Formats: sequence, structure tokens, C-alpha cells
Amino acid sequence: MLQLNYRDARPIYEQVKDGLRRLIITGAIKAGDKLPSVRALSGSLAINPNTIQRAYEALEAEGYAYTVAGKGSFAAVPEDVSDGRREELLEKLKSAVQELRYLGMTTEEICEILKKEEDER
Amino acid sequence: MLQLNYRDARPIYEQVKDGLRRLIITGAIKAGDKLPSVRALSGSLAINPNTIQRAYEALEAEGYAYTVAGKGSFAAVPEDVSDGRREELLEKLKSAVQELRYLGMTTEEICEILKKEEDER
Amino acid sequence: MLQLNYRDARPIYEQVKDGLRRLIITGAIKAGDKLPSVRALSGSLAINPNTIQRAYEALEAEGYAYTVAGKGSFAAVPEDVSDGRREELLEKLKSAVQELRYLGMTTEEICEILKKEEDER
Amino acid sequence: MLQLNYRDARPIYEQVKDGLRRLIITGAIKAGDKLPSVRALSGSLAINPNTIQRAYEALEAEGYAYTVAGKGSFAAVPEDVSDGRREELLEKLKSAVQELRYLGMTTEEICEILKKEEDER
DNA sequence: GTGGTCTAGACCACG
DNA sequence: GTGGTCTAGACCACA
Repeated sequence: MLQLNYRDARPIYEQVKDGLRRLIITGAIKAGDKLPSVRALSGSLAINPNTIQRAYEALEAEGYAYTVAGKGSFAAVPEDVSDGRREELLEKLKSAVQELRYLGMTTEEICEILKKEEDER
Repeated sequence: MLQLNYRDARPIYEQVKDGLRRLIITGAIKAGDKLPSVRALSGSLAINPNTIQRAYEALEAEGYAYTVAGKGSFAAVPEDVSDGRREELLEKLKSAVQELRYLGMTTEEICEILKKEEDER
Repeated sequence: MLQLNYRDARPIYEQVKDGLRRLIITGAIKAGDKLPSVRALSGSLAINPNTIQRAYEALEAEGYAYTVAGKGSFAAVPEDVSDGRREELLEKLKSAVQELRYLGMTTEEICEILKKEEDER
Repeated sequence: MLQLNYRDARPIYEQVKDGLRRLIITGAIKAGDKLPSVRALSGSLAINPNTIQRAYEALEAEGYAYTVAGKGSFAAVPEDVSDGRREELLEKLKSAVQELRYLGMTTEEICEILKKEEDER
């Protein structure tokens, strides 16, 4: 369900967070769906429960999930995603595009890639 | 010339690397130009030379600079930038766009932002 | 009558307690009025009766309600509210104001907010 | 320097966070000042370093402090305090005042208390 | 020396 | 059974 890379410089909890977010974005987990319990995920990934919990906290801080103590964590609706995350994304987008332009791509070419990739969904 | 933010979570050497790359991308430093010496930068930024050295090594690994023994470091031409860096950028771009779409933006809106930002250059 | 928010970090019994207190404070339930029975509330909110029971006990400890064996629970008069609750409120008030002042608000501005909010009742 | 109450229902890390925030608000720690290191505070309070670190993370999330890895944590300026914290405070203020009014205090009396308390500073 | 991460294992509140 | 908190102890990156 989730792929971890221990050789990656990114901390485990962040990889878990990003993986869960990806599942939500791609629709594999829909708004309101229950995320796997901390214990279950820590078991299946062979990771300490504290590390998983940290990932869930970070995901909640971004607005992609909410937690009900004693019940579990659930996927939130897109509208609940934090503004900070939105700004972060736009910043990431712009800096990538700016560098790609330096490397020779035109804005048009980049948009073409985005459209083609959209159709492949 | 370079702005460091100690409050930023990124390590200093990475901020130096990103700062130098930005100077190259924006054209402030042109291909073939000599980059400031490790000693000069470490002095003007009040930073340990080892930290600067590390930034230069990282920048060279990306292909944005090359070092001539006894001469110093110089900005490389865009064609020398590593394929790894290119793939990394495209990956960054796609994941940001995919998430922005989940958050309600259309590909058209995203392209509009990119075009508008290009004009502001 | 009462709104529960499962996404709220506060435990359910506390939300029930706060909700009932709010009904009393706003005058929706007047002093001497009978509060809904544990069974009735647990039914309409689809919540375990033990949870409701706990909320009633907490409300009674604050002095906002009293229980008559075999009759049910009733809203108390303001004079019966415990001194502990009063001190707690004043402490909450002062600490909030002190912090708001640190953040740049003057005592006058704060009082203005309170007066305006009072008129809106 | 900080008082902890193990009998309190509030978690330790929250008590530490609130205590540090209080030191900043009262001016005992000024903007830019270095907060005690995680290890130093954990030693003087006889608390696990992980718990202290959690308090620092929470304080940073509120905007009252920022952390420089390898250097330490520092008090931020009031302008950096998050909007969320500001809203939280106003909400806390209003609910306390509303209940105090039910208990017989007028808005004028409350403002008097605030003004008197301000003079005592 | 500093913060950042991770593990192992424990106890508690909640419903 | 669930998440929330805490402890003890360890290793790493950074400057």
C-alpha cells in the first residue's frame, strides 16, 4: 500500500505522510474514509507506532486528515486543506517552472506536458 | 548577494546552494562566470568555509557549476545540468500540479498563472 | 438541540456538557427547567448513555445542574454555580487578555469588542 | 523557572508550552532571546527530552518561537504569532465573558477588572 | 553541543 | 480497540 525507502534522506514519517496524501489525492482514499489505524499501519510497515502517529499528526496539520480519539483518523475534504499547504504548492510549482525555463523549456511546452499528463489519468 | 535565513528549516549549505543556483537561473551569474571563492563567500556571509565548500560540491553534482583546480568554480552552461536534476524538476512539477488539481484548480488556471508570472519577469 | 462535532478534539462528554451549559447561559433552558433525560439524549444523539451520564455529572460539579433522585436533572440558578467555575473563568479571561495585549491590542479595543458583541445578542 | 503539575489533566508538554509562552508574553524572555536547550530544560525539570521537544514544536506551531537546527530555539516577535492563535484567543475571551455575564457581571464591570489589572502590571 | 529522528515499551482516556 | 502521552535510550546531521 505504501512504499518506504530507508536510503532516502527524507524521514520515515514524512514518507508515510506523503504516501497517505498521495492515496487521498489520487482518490484511492475518499473524503470521509477511515485511514488505517496507527497500530495496523505500524504493523504492516514494520515501523514503530510513534513514527506512524507523527505522520498522522503532520497530515492533520496540512488539513488532509482529521483524527477522532478512540475512533481513528479519517480523510478530510479538499476544502479543509490548509492555506499554507496551498501556498507551499504554488511556490514549489513556480520555482520548478522557472528552473525548467532556464533549462530550455518554454511555458507552452510545460503546459503541453501538463495537459497530456491530465489525459492519461 | 546571497540571503541566508537562519530561521529557515533548510540547512545553511542548502540555502547557499539554492541561492547560487538562483543567481545562475536568473542570469545574475552567466555561464562561464567565475563564482565567488569559498573564502570570499565564507567571509562575507560569516559562515564556516566547510559549509560553503559543501554547497559548491552539491551545486557541482547538479551540474550547475564546475571546478578548475587552482582557478576556482565557474557557472556551467544549461546543457551541462544533470539529467537527474531535470527528472527531479519534472517530478516536482507533476506532483504539485496533481495536488493543485485535487484542490480544485484546472490545468488551464495553472497555465494562466505560469504565463502571467513569465510576463512579470 | 445539541450539536456534536466528532472531528473536534474535545471528548464527546465534554461537548455535551458545554452544549448544555450553553443552552442554560443563553436562556434556552431556564433555571428550574428539567433537562432532557439521559435516555432521551442518548437516543437523539445516538450516543452511549454512559457518556451522557458523565456529562451530567460534570455539569452538576460546576453547579449548573442538580439532580433529584427519581425525577431527573434540572437547571440550577446562577447563584448555585460553583466558585471554582467562577475563578476558572476569571483566570481564563485574564490570561487571554494579557496575551492579546502582548499581540498588540489595547484594553480599550478589547472592551469595544465585548460591547459590540453584547449588542448583537 | 517553570511550574509543572503532574496532577493536572493537561499533558506535560502543554504545560511546558504554556509556561514558555507566558515567559515570552510577560517579557521575561524577549524576542530573539534564546530559549533553554531541550537537554538543559529536560534536565532541570526532570522530564524526558522528547516531551520538551514536543513542547517546543507546539510553541513553534503557534508562532511564539522558531528553531534553528544545531543552534537552538529562539523567541519570535509578536507579529509572527499565527492568526489561528489570535482567533483562538478571541474565541476564548468571548465565551468567558458570555458566561460571566450570565453569572451576573456586566460588561462594564469586566472592563473595570481588565483596566485595574492592567495598572497593576 | 544542538535539534531531528527513531525504536521499544508502557499506561491512560475515551467510547 | 483506538489514539494520546510519556519514558529511556540511541544514532545522525549540522555548524
